[in-house]
Amino acid sequence: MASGIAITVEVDLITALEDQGLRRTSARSAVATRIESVSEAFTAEQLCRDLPEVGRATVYRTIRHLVDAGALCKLPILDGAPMYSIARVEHHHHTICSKCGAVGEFRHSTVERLMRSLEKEIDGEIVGHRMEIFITCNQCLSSTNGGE
Amino acid sequence: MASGIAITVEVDLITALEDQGLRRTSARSAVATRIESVSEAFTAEQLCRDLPEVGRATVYRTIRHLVDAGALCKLPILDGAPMYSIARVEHHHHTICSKCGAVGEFRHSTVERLMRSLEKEIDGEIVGHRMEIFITCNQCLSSTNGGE
DNA sequence: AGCCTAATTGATATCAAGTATCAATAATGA
DNA sequence: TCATTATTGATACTTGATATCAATTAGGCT
Repeated sequence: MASGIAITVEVDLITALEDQGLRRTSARSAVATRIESVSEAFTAEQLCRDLPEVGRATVYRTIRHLVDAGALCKLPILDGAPMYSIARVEHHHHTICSKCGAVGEFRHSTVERLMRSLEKEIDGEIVGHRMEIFITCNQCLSSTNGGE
Repeated sequence: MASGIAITVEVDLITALEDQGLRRTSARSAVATRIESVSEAFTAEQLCRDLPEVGRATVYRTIRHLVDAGALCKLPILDGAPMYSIARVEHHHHTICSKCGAVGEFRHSTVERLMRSLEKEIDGEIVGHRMEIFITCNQCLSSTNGGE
């Protein structure tokens, strides 16, 4: 387990910030550590609540830096504040549980192939794409069976 | 042209509202007519600006009703207010020009097939999906050539 | 036509998310 | 250590959107 070559993509947020030429400060470390410790996707406001010792402005700024650095992905939610999740996989898409809001990541080569085939019928040049799949996650499925 | 069977999907927003059991009022008619006359996607604030004679609350409420009725689709924008566009095609996806913001619609069977194949590797039950393709539209492409 | 009732409106207040300001503070390099 | 520059965070503000509620309007009924 701890031996051999680990190609784990260690998501090191504070390093991602330093790579952007930003200083390592206690506020940024606190934000980075907190994000790394929550496994779920989160909103900016949640993070502010979790880190009352860090100013709101700094939390928002740090999130923005991390998104700019590509270390976090911002995903717009239909109703409400955008959520953020650590970008573990280079290019990926999201699953969002419409009951509990849990966010997952997946990757599928068909999506990329699809883009190429769409290039013909789209009136312009494709520069990117985004895809979200709305699900009822297994947890919510199992807690809703029986009744209703 | 005006003869024969026309299966044109006439997007009639005021009718969509009435189908929801809502009354036909002058405010709602104004909103519906305006939306039908703008061919582009729009934001709620734009609509408010275009219809100063209709109260903000009513504009927002009417938009919400139309989304509930399935006559409008709301698409979340990464930075800024969500945009709305008339749902002309039953199920479709959007192209968004990242320069000018123009929104288009498209449909592709591969997307639907893809959903079915993803069902296996996703941890839950798929209840919906959303896909946006970011493009540089032909207009923006042609106005940017030559320089920079 | 006129009346009744429930739906609708819209001015206003309020809320929530996010950004701008800027003096005080902290990090880095010489 | 000092000087310089980045960073912080309290505060005010902006923007998008919703809640309130008295005044108005639509639609059914007679």
